[in-house]
Amino acid sequence: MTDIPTIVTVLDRAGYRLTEPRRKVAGLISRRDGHFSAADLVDDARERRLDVGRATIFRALELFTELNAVERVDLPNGDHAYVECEPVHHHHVICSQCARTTEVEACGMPAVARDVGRRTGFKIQSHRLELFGICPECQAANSRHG
Amino acid sequence: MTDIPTIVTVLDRAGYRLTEPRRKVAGLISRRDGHFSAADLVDDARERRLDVGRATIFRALELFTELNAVERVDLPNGDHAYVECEPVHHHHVICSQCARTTEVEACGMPAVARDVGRRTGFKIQSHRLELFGICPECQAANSRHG
DNA sequence: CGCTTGACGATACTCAGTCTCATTTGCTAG
DNA sequence: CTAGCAAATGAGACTGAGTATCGTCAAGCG
Repeated sequence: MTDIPTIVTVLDRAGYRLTEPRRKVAGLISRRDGHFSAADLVDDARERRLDVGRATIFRALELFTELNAVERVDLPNGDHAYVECEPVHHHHVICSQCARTTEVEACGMPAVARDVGRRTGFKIQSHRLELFGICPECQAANSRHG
Repeated sequence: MTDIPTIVTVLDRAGYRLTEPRRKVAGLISRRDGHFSAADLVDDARERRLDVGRATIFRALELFTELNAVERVDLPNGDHAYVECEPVHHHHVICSQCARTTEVEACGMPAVARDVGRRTGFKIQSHRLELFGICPECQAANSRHG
């Protein structure tokens, strides 16, 4: 839901070339709402006859991920997916019905991490937190004709 | 680190056949210390000439996961791995140096989930939390000759 | 405008995980 | 103890994600 300029700007600022294929991939991502896989983008590209190579899409995703314009998440079923996001530490709430995602800072986490560190003796370096549930829109839709 | 009987008992109680291949896979898992992948078990089996088919190992892992004798985790690099564990809700702390894992109940999580639910309007159903860090043993080893 | 180098696309490849199907084996009933 | 059946196995084909290679192309600089 961020617009293309965001990703493009990040690319530019990091000193990478603003190539046509990269703009196209950025465009495809910005049209997306929830999480998506590399395969989704490949399909999108083919559908819209964008003529972007498969490898290029993977490379773009890898680059965007590195630049924090996009983030990899792991779905409950184990599949990999990506979500567009702001380049600050945060977590995602993922709707298991429509795949829409929201970012939250989850400010309670540092306390949890600290607590776990104290109890286990581990020096906690990082964590991965993903929350799954039903978004407000789907809840409303469900109660209307559920 | 749990012993073979644990997994075998769980199998039995759930009404599944106690076959030789399943015992072997359970044995391989119990010999493992940290997280492991299906490929690791395949290698172990070949090394020890256990004669267990690849498909069987995948099937056994799937079954054990379903019975909560084992859990799937996602490593920071996106790889899939499994850890043996107790069948109650909990989370894993994973040593990024030696792969050893510890279980914690992470009792602060419900509060975080509730808070996130309130702020985003999502009805939170489940979450995935994995913590990565350095375990006490590795910390000690590092400071000795680091 | 022309050069240099990073990026591209086609394609071959690898590897995890799944599926199929003929064979085997755990279990149970007799 | 044995027979028989369904569940499970193993070999190997298959799929699909992701990676590597390499000749060609074009972004961006001077």
